[in-house]
Amino acid sequence: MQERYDPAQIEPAAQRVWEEQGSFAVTEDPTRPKYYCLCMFPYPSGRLHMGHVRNYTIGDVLSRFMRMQGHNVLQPMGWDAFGLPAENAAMANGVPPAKWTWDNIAYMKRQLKSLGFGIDWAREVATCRPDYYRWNQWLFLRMLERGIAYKKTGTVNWDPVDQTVLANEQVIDGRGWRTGALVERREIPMYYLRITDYAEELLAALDGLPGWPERVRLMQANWIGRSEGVNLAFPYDIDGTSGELRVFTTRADTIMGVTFVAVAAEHPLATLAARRSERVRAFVDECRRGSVMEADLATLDKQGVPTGLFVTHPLTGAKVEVWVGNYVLMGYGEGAVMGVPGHDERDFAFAKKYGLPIVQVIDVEGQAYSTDAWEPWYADEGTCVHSGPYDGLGYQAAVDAIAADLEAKGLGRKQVNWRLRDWGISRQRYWGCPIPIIHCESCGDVPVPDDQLPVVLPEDLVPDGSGNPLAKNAAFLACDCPNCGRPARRETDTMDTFVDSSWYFFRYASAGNDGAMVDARADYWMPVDQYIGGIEHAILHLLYSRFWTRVMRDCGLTQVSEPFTRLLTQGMVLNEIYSRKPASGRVVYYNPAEVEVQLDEKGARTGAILKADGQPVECGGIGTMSKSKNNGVDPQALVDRYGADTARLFMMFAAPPEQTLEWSDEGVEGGFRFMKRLWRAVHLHVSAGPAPALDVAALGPAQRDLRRLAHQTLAKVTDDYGRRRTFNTAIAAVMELLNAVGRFDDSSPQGRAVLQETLELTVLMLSPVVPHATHALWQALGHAGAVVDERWPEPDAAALVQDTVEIVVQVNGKLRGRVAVPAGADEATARAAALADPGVAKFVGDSAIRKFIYVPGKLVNVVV
RNA sequence: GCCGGGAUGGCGGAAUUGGUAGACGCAGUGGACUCAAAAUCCACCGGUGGCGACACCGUGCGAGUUCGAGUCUCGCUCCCGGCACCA
Repeated sequence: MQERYDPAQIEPAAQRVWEEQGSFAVTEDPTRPKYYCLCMFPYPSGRLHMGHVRNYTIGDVLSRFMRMQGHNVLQPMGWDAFGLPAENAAMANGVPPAKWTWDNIAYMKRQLKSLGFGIDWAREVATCRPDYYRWNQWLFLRMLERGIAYKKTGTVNWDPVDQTVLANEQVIDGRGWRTGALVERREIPMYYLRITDYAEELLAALDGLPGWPERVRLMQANWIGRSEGVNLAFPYDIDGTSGELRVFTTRADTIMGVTFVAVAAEHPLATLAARRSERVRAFVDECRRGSVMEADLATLDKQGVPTGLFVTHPLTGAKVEVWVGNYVLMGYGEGAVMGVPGHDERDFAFAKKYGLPIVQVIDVEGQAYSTDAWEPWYADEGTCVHSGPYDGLGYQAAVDAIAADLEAKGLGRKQVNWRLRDWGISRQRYWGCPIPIIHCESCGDVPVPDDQLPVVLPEDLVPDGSGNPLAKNAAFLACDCPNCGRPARRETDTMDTFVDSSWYFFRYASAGNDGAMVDARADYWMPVDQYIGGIEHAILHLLYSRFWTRVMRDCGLTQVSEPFTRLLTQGMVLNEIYSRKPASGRVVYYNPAEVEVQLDEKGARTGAILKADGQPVECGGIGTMSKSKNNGVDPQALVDRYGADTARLFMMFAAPPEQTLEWSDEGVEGGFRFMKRLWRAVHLHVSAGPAPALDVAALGPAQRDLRRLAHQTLAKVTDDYGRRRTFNTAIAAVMELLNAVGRFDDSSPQGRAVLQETLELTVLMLSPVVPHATHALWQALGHAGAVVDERWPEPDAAALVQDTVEIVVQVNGKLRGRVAVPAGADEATARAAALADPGVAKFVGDSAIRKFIYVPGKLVNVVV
């Protein structure tokens, strides 16, 4: 065995062995329990970032642990290869998105291999390949047939200068990112998927996902947003045209307090009013400014204009004026709301601003109501007042009575409403999966027949920022109508990239099948047993995947409804942000590697200077690693310097997987030190020759202590990996064990036997985290086989037995002493031992003992 | 604005079911080894008071429940993630 720990030599050697023996190539084996461990596939942005390293290390640790526990483990990898950054890179460098993407994939694949992840590369998927995205197109056509896919108008960000649709990300402070032009909202036709048809099931099934974090289930439930209320109509007759303005409300009990109604700028009544009033028209135009982002809309200053149009209150028959409000969203409910300023905070502010009447119609326990200022309780449920026939009714009784009266008049009914909206999948972009539709002048929108799939995306175009290059590409556009055979035009919109990522986990399990989207292999592997990925995907990606899987189920492609049995949402990787703001011009960000931190004599931070010029820089706190803040750390530099094992170890040790992780160069250094200590400990042991066989009955106290600690550690590490998924505490426990090994100075035959067992357990326990070093160490400890093929050991119950335990003694809840008692001592024994302790006696004194609490094996509390 | 989460020494974190606050690691300080440095090893390492034994205080802020609260309840503050076209 080599004396020096040399990752540059042992890591490629271990990887070669795995490669040669095909360690991670798996087949469907019905005789073993399967374990499908899936990590969210990366967007091929160029290089791996620390978030990837963290994600895939967590997955690899679990995969290797489950494999050692006897499971048939599938750990695949692929590329979420369509998307906006490839188009941006194309605009910047003039390289076609396809070439840029494939170059990135090649580089990042090498990086993944150098990190030693146990991936079955034979199942690799790239969503930009026609043999993948043809099945997007195929299932889309099935959805069209079933009415799940349909066409309607939707709202997009429009850059009036570039004449192009912008992604939300490309809108900065309401302006186009390239042109700086004020963005407008524009209505265009788009394809939608009826995810709302599945809302009820998607919500109810959350209860059947105990392996998901509670917070993710809550976020999904709130996103789907089931609410029970009343859908009601305000009839109108305007210029001889009669109609009904429909609104949905969860607070029908406040209907007698309605003093106005507000509609969205895109609402038909707003359009009608705009034709009659210059002021309304100007306001409606004004509302078109800005982006479609919900966060922008929700923080807008609430504004409105009266339309001069009136509708009739469905119960009182009173005239109610229609307003146009910039805070009413057309895509939401009916695009109109009833205004009850007495009991809705937003309506209250709106009424105050525009001098609309405010009426109290709900009373909460006789509290004094005043229209001068809003009080939070105004929005509470209570008893109806000033509400005519409904006076005195509570919330539910009032809603029931009002719904019944509305129904009798044919002007309303109870309704369940969903916050969830249908999924718009059309994108006016080049680098995506073409939507398989042909537009024919005589036949309309015609689906591409199955035998003409895939509609292949040309890979040699270079976008220039002025719209979708497909729309200017004659070769792509030209086609014949499948229906009538006459020349027609191909659809140029591509699909949302969330479509690509909604089912890739099925494809890993049906890799290479050119005849079908999925096959029987997917029945073996699905559902995914453990899914791992960033918390930022907690809603959209996971919800779309749950929806898409159900559509596949309803098309007879799978029996599975829920794609992911267990979910681990990993936290983000953060780093310090350093910057300078010159007197004039923009903030300049400096990478932490260029900055030297200054400390006081206690090690506390006092400031930071730029290494290059020695002048101070500002510490701008901490944030996710990003290009814009120039605070990224390149994992490749780390692997080159310390090796993959140290990178993996630090990632797992620095924080529990669900928490954000703060980057620390010094912490990495510490991880490397631990690797060297581990290596040295094994080297020291094996250089004294083979150890004799262990004779458990012949061990002395110190030998028994080390053996007990080793098996205690094994029990803890097994629980931490398997149940708690807290890899940081597992590693800390092994560090403690190795510290004990360092203190264990015993070269007797049985001392060496205990040490051999302890080091073997240490190597096995660490092998999921640092597989390369442990591969070499396992062989150094005298084993011919590879550690990757070893079984996970079980703690020896006999080694764990302890004769006496130390318990803590509190007096009035404060720690006053510790006493040793026999394991399993009863309360009387513990009490006698506790009161006999001089430190305890001092605080008990002559006082009467009012209460005595005994937690066996842990503590006693004497209350005096 | 709405939904979800978080806050513990100089720093990352530990405390698993309400039961020893600060495991493990980093940084720092002192020492050993060395011509010297690196590497390695040993010791100390929340605050205040005390020669010391020890005592008191201490888990973002303010209340509460309990024999006992970092952990539970209520009310705040700040930070992070998501908000439907970034992935």
